[in-house]
Amino acid sequence: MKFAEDQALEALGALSQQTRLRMVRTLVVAGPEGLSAGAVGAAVGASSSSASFHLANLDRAGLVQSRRDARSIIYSANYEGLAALIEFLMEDCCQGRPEVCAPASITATACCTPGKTTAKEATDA
Amino acid sequence: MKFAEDQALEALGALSQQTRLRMVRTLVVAGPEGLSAGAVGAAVGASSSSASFHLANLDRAGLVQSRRDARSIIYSANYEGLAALIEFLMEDCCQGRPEVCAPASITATACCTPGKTTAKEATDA
DNA sequence: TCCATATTTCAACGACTCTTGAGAGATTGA
DNA sequence: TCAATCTCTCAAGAGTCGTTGAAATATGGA
Repeated sequence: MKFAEDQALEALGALSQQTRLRMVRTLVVAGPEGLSAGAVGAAVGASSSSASFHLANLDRAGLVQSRRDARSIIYSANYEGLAALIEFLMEDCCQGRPEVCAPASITATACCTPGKTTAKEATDA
Repeated sequence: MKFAEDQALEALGALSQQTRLRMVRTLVVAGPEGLSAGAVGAAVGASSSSASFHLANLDRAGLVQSRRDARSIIYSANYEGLAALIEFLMEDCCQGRPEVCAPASITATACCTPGKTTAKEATDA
């Protein structure tokens, strides 16, 4: 999955709002099982109407996805979309200049390579 | 350099606008020498007033920086800020889940691993 | 079927954003 | 100093965004 400029703009716009950024964080922590719309709203302190509005925005932007489970709509992070956004920023803004990607590379490696240095240790070093 | 939530929100908001995203891309490609405000505006098709507005926004967000050179104001990409934004997204959205960081890690490594020649370095050499 | 629960949709409102064009401020060279 | 160049600032206007509360829709259980 790869973001075109339009999709990246929509994703960036979606994340540039406090409530939505916190929703994404909440859903990433919640994992693939996800959380109901109500639970997400409660976690970030949004009314049901507001939660619905913001979750729809994140859905449109490809950063979360939803499925129905009985009376609830379960939202979960769209890891592909999140990864696509980060990749877009790296390719778009890095443009062969290690100044941008190198620190990101350290963070990514530290975060995702089991047994290797953690992000904290890497920055401390 | 590390972004707090507020700074990340401002940076994301700054990048979520077509003209500004293109300005950043233009300035990253231009390199540390930068480009005059007029040149950036011309590159993205913005009037002088519009260019000034958007460049000020990017400056506030910590994604570009400026210096005066004779009659011109030279803008250049703030690599620290760009890196900080990508790192924020990785730490914030990755949260120990390799689904997000792993693809980013690959991109970052491909782009920036020392010893590998990037497109830019090849043309510069 | 009827009711309770969970979520979405809608309209209205204020706040913010982007664009435009006019004008002001800074710098340079004649 | 004067004029030219480059950029920024300001005000007005159209458009978009986020919040609120009420109403509509969908599901499950009594």
